[in-house]
Amino acid sequence: MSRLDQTREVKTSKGGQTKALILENALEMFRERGYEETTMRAIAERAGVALGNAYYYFRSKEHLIQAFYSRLHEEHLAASRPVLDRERKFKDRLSGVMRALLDVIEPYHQFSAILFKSAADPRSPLNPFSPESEQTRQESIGVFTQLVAGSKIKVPEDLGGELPFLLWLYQMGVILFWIHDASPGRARTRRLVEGSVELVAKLVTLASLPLLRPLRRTTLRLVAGLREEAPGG
Amino acid sequence: MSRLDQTREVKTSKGGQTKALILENALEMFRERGYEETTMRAIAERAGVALGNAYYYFRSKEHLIQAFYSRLHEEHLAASRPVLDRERKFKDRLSGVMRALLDVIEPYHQFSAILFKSAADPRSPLNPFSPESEQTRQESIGVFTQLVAGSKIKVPEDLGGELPFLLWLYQMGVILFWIHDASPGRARTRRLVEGSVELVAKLVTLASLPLLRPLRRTTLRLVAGLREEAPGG
DNA sequence: GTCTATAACCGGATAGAC
DNA sequence: GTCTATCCGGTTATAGAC
Repeated sequence: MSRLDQTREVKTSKGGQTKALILENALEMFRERGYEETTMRAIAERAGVALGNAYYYFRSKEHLIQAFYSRLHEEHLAASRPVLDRERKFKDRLSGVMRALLDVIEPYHQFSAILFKSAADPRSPLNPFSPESEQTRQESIGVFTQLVAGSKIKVPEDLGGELPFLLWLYQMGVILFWIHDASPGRARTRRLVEGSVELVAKLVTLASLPLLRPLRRTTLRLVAGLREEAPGG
Repeated sequence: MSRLDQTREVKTSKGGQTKALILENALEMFRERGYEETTMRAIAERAGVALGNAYYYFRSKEHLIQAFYSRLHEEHLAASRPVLDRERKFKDRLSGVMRALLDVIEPYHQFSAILFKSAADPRSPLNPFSPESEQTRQESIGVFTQLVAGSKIKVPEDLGGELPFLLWLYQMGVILFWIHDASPGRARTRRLVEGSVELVAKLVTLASLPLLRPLRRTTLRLVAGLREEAPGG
């Protein structure tokens, strides 16, 4: 059995140490020089292992990203914790979680371009709709489940079920914008978040209006279909 | 001056013929075997030219895609023409244009995954927000400008200016779904289009309600910012 | 100045010895 | 579990033909 199969390897075993060593060096180099500029040979060399050995632990260069991806999620969750514990207003919770996201991903801006490039490929294990991403995706959506559950906002029952998924989609959209945002400190994305959080909160409120009930139901039926129908959804 | 600089090369000149020859063979092979599986060497061989020659006409393998991309747009425009000439109802026009899109891109489904993978990279010339894509993007949005202009729908003036762009964004979302859609004949995407066209039409109508005016203005201000702020937008 | 052909280079990935 | 040797394909350099 190769180390590839062991998802949560203990870092004290020989293999676990080597794997961690390779990953750390890879992530550092990605951040320093970017993804394309960092060769597998250079990673192996810096980690003091042979090229083939790096491939023993990581099936491909892309798989190094997957490790990075799940680490990002953990950091985001941690950074969101204080907000989710403290705030009760839906808008403040959403705003806090989105800000936490931007803070966490900022150091990886240039690198992340590649990350999400791979993510756009349906055949890539990194694609957020792929079966391989199932776990991470559920965990990501979980943040928004907590966000909604712990807020004071009143949401129609049918919408409540889909809302975390919808907010996750919203987050994906923000990330897409962020990737293309070259402004210093990602100022534009931050402005987008300020404005759009406001809007999302308003929309959720409006969605309760009896007048808009038919529209809401149509929309939700569509979203439910979309969700089920997405491969791996 | 190399052939690379001549965007609209006459196909009767020697070079133009060679360029077209390479492109045709490349696209055929992409369709038959997919992108990754088609090597530049194989393309050159099939076209009866040397490898280096293919690179003389196309700066990189990705640039072959760009040529494909703009051809797709032309086909889409042509396929939309009858609908835009015949229909007057906004919903029917949108529905027709979207169906035309799905028809046109269907033969390239597996190949297009790669296309949009590249497109997701901010540094790629293929990315729809890049300066290099300016022309194609404007032409794509132009379809929706025509769509709106030729319809009977009444739209508030402020919304009217942004609507073509918003519809283009909607189209991009549909394409994203389509890429991940493995159902036969892209049945799921077709269902998504049926449902979402309805929804979009309803939203545009609702947007005129005086009650929703503040929401509309906030949204439009946000969208206008987003548009200006997108690199290359 | 326009075009073609051949021979590398480089880096991701794999095979197989130890 | 780690290494060395090698493959493979995108890309580039270069030499020269028309």
